[in-house]
Amino acid sequence: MSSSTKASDAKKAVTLLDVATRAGVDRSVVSRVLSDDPRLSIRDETRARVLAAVRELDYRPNALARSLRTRRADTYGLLIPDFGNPVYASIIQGAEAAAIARDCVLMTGSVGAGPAQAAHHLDVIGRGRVDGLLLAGDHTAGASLEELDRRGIPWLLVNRRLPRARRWVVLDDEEAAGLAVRHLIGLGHERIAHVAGPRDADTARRRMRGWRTAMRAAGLSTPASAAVVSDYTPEGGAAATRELLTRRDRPTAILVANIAAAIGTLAVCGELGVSVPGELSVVAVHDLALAAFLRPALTTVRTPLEKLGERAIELLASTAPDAPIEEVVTGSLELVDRGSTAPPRGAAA
Amino acid sequence: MSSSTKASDAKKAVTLLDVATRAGVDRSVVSRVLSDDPRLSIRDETRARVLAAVRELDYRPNALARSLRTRRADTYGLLIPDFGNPVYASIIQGAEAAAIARDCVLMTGSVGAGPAQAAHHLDVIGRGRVDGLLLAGDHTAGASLEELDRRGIPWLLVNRRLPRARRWVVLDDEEAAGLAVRHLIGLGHERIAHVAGPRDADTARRRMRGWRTAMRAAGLSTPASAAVVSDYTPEGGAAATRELLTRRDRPTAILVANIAAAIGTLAVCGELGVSVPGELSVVAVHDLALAAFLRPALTTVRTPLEKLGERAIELLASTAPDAPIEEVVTGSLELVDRGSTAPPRGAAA
DNA sequence: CTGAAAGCGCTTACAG
DNA sequence: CTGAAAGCGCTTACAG
Repeated sequence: MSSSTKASDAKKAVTLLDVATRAGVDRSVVSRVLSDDPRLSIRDETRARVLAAVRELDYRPNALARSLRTRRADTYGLLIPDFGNPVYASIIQGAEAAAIARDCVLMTGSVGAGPAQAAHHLDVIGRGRVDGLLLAGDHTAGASLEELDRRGIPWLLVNRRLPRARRWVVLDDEEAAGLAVRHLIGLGHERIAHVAGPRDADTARRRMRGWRTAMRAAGLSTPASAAVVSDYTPEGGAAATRELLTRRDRPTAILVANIAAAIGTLAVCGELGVSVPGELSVVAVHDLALAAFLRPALTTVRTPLEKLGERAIELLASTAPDAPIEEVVTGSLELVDRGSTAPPRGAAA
Repeated sequence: MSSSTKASDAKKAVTLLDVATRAGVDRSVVSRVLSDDPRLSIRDETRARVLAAVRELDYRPNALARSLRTRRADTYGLLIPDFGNPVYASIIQGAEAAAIARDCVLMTGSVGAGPAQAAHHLDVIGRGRVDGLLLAGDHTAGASLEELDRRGIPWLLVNRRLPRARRWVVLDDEEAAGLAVRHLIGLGHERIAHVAGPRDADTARRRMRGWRTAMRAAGLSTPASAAVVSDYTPEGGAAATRELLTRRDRPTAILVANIAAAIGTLAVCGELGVSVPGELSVVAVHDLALAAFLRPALTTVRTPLEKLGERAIELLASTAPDAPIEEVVTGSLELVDRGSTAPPRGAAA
């Protein structure tokens, strides 16, 4: 296995010249055969010889040399807040698949460990290693965008928008929230509270709007006190839920803006002895396999996160660097009813 | 922002020649100044001129050109089963930090989407893009190792061993399991079952051994029926737990080999009305923030997963490609008692 | 139908 | 103290 015949035999990679020599042609011929150059006319016999040599030597073109010459790295970058966040895991998977489909490579970095780590990623990216960069989530300091523009590196915001940056792709967060609210209204709820996302998060604003719009469409009120800000963590969801449940006019249902926060909501309900869904219905945005194993199993709105990642790569790869991109990935929203929602107590059957 | 002055001005990157011209020296001088070449003697004044030009032009050396010349990609690869698995999320974070500390880049790919995706990653890696490859988890078909050896690419197994591959770094899985078992024994349990990992998983075997060894050390028996195989998912943990709980000689405690599986264990207990920890104590290997928000909050053994990722990069970077590496990352194991474990019912206080 | 040459942007041994 | 040259492994316009 790892025991080579000699410690000294650092394997030299097979090069174009090796293949050419073996096939008895020039390097340029091998290159053009492999890239299917349409302007190359070559005898079938010669081509066969070339391909045989390629196969026999198991030749792979050196990606670095090729990139240096073609000025394309065939690599895309993806910056995320944190690998531990399952929402971004799905986005990565979609982006990875799309990159592979284009014969490219995806380089994913996280900035969770702080600004030094973010700076490192930005620095690396300035060295010609990527053809474009996806910026997913709420970590993108404005400065980076200017720097990327200065260096001529195309970028695209994913799952967030910025007023001054007209290149983004997002989910239909408003509709996702609306779908959840209409489900609750359909069950007979009227006092539907909202555990919202962070104040500066674009997704949070859009889900909040979806909640408000759906409520108003049904003639229900959305007092400021019915929405409590939280971050997208169990801790945050727990604190926000605790606040909602200690109010006088307790809601009969809660829309939680994010599934991680909803885990905190369920925990607090258990702790306070509030039965779900008996006394309180709970529904969250984003679906995870985990949701089926919470107690009670959590009703969610499934969102096309993988599709978001895929689409982001496609847009980045196929659009001029200075063209505006403002796309909402639609469809595929689905309410997954797992039993944490039910008609409010005392509702007419 | 993304609106350039002209659509046509594809930004040309600043090159070594640009800097040299501006500073009035040769390219090679700039290169040696930037790399702190000790064999370069240069007038302070000239050096200052060079550095000024670098700064004014905001020059970054092209990583591809440098790598082509130096034959080092300054990049490490990491292959994981699945981005959705939080255990691997921690490993990635550790590896990313260690790579950055060495001024390198980490390229992480998953093979979850099937053999075609694995093949793509292997193919890419054969093209000179990485200086070494970490293979984390149970997806590494034997064939890849031979192929990597043939191409002279150093590799290292992470969180798994293979009999014929003497290059691996793992956690102290045996001790982690033992720690959990001794905690349960200390509480007074004697019938301690084990929801084990998959039969072919190396981590599963070692945790199983840790369970068995700790039991025997306390004079307790470990009949085959006390261990049920499961995969590392809530579904698997649920099925295995269901099986254990329907037996005649029901255990009073369960050690679950993996925290994801333990989520399934808790769900089944809730469903069957088995009170935790009243009737059954549950403890799992690996810790996640989530554990504090399960009902009941889950007692776990915290493992140094980030350290595992860090150490893997260090070993890969600093060890000869054909030297054996057999390292167990020790220390940092800690029992996190959150209340899903308690003395067995009827135990002497 | 195929070959020779230039050049992508670096680094490094060698000259002067 | 600094410059000129070679070369890493490719691709591509040009020659013949």
